[in-house]
Amino acid sequence: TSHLKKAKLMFFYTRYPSSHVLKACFHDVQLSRCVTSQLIKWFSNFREFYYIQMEKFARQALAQGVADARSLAVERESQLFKTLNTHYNKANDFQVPQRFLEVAAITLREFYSAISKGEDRDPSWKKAIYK
DNA sequence: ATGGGTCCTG
DNA sequence: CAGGACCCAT
Repeated sequence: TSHLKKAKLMFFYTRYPSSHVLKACFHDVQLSRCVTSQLIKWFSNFREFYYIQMEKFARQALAQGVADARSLAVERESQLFKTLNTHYNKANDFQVPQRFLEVAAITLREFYSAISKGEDRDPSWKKAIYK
């Protein structure tokens, strides 16, 4: 549906929209509890994909011997961005805000440093990065 | 008791 | 993405 597409584009701005924010953004729809929880679920799924990619590319950068996290950036031409873009903006008919690239770079660096420090041995090491 | 989250599956 | 099990906070 178009709501899914709208939600995905919204993800470029907020990773953890509260139910209130969702209510506001979808005020046109009669959000039943079921639909609301569905939207919540969508964002949970969006985050999963997002963080999985982040971890994947962070490990990849580490394996490729990237000196330090500061050199990690997320450009529109980068593979990471392309992967995320095709997932949330398949039609590619939306101008992804620059802010998203900055946020993505930040989380990518957080994964990178956490992994390089061996913090990924802690079962709940991702919790510090999430949110 | 409910609702938001994660993790794992299909 | 949807379902379900399970955790945590309200």
